[in-house]
Amino acid sequence: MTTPFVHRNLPRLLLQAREAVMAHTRPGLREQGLSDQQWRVLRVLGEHGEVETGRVAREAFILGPSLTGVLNRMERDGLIRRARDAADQRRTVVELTAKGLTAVAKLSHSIEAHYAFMEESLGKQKLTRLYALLDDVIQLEQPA
Amino acid sequence: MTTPFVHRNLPRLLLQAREAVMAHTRPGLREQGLSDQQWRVLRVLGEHGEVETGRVAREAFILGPSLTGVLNRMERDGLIRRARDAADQRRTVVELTAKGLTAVAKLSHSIEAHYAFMEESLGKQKLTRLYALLDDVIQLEQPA
DNA sequence: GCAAATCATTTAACATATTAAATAATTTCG
DNA sequence: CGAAATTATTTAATATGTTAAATGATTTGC
Repeated sequence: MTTPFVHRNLPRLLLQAREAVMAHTRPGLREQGLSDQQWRVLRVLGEHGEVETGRVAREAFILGPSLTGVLNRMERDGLIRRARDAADQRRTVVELTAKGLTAVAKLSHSIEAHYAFMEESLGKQKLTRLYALLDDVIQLEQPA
Repeated sequence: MTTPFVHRNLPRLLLQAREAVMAHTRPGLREQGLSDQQWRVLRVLGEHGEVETGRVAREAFILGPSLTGVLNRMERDGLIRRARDAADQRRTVVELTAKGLTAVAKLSHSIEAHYAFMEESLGKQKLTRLYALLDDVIQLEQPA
């Protein structure tokens, strides 16, 4: 009763690797009362300042409808501020509050430390090669 | 207002790569009325026959409480059968129905075809190297 | 200029994720 | 043997994911 799967399970491997990395980061996030998704949003805002929600969704890899709820709770918790875009009233722009900024600063340190650890234990080269291969896989499917 | 992120975002890269691969598979799943999670369960059962839910959870990478609901819906849809383990009444064992088996058979073909495509376009070596690097990352954190 | 098409976001309905606590069966040990 | 500790799963509560449809604002074309 075996089925014809002759290859490794790539999506599962990617999921598992992601979980392995996040296992390191998650405790720190939870200490700050953050979900994975909220952290992804914080990080995008930390990198770019004021951003339209559409871009947040793209860069944080969160679908629009999910993002609505995530931002509601982040606003409720005082991490972000929302406002309509003056130029195009269809758009909503988001930005960090002081509290959100503090959270990003705190966490970015320990995350960078984790990369340092991975570079040492795995090797900087391997990590670079992994990035490149992942880029390749991503490019493979994307319609330009 | 830039933040101190000097490395690539590895969890995001892994997520993105996974999405890229699944973008190929998902339409086929949805045609069969399957969610990503249901497919992971089906695949585990296809590989191992009758399996306890604990093992399903581990291998399909679904947490226990989520799995309860997933299995409920799969049972409702006639894809699986559940029963108490005779030897240990704490355990529940799950197995495919004929309908579930058919779904696995149908999808496994197109998925294997996708691997063939990736091996050709990306290169078999690169794919093998990617598997190895992902294994390394996973090993890195796992407590044995 | 204004109706139709387009674009950005939200609402709605259901499925899944996460954490803690509860339930139920089994094992361990005094 | 029987109470306590352990193991397997489910329930509960809240957050997030997914898809389709609705809402609101902007642009296009006539």
